[in-house]
Amino acid sequence: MPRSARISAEVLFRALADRTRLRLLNLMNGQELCVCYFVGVLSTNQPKISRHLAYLRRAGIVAARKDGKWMHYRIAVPPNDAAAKILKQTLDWLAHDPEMRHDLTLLNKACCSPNALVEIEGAPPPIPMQPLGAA
Amino acid sequence: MPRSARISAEVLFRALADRTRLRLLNLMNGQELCVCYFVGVLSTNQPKISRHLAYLRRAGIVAARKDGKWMHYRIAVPPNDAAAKILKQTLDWLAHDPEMRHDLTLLNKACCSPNALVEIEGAPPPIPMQPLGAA
DNA sequence: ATGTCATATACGCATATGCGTATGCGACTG
DNA sequence: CAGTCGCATACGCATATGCGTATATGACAT
Repeated sequence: MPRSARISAEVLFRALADRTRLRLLNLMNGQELCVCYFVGVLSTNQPKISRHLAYLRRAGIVAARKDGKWMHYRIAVPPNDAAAKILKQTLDWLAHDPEMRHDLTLLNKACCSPNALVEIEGAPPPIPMQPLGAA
Repeated sequence: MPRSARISAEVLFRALADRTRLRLLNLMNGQELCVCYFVGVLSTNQPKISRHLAYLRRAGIVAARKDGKWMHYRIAVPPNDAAAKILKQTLDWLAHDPEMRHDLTLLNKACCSPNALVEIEGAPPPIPMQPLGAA
């Protein structure tokens, strides 16, 4: 029994058909993050982020882990190879997009620089993961 | 100057995020077809087909050719490799879907069987093409 | 217990999407 | 040149989607 059901093409593509969700996936490529990082990097309101993360989770391409008051989100590799391959290639594609690269730069600053984003003071740091797409 | 502009991830995924459009793309994988074939195989109304074909065309993943009163549609390989790769893998994926296979069976019957679909009597036959996905 | 923090969800709104029906339009036919 | 054929588009409608604001929930701190 697979941990999650096969993902249909329509469900996958609908999940990928939104810029905000693509940005979230790009940030999760290589690390598990809690919500406040997404809010900080995309500099938007928190409910918007939570809604899109919930969407990705329902679609089956993102998984969540509770940790005290924090929720950590990570990419969940789809059980069907076709969907997994497309997701991987999508992440590779995004890695060439300037805005996506900039998002990753901001994420890096948020963790490591002396002047971290205000939103994430005291938040648990990102947890590195095996990236699905290009690191 | 490229024949068509690069396709953005959102535009591509939005185009792929609809079952009807996926069925149309699947039918075009390997041949150029005129509208009446799509109408016959999907057994739906013609404006619905035309609208979805126009959508795919605007998205840049389908091209059209006028031939008298007929319009022939075919898959247009996106100029950016990332988009082309995803489109190809999508077509490969669809080739495993039962409904998609059934559609191709119907298309084959429509052309070759003695009892062709009524919709396509007198229509120009499909024109074989190099398939982008699995043939 | 009370407050605060991180996150999720409810709500109302504006816009987008997909659909069927009706109609427009160019191309061929008699 | 009137009719028909293949296709595209306009229109009205129902539903879906994404958004910001407000509020609920659950965990931790005091």
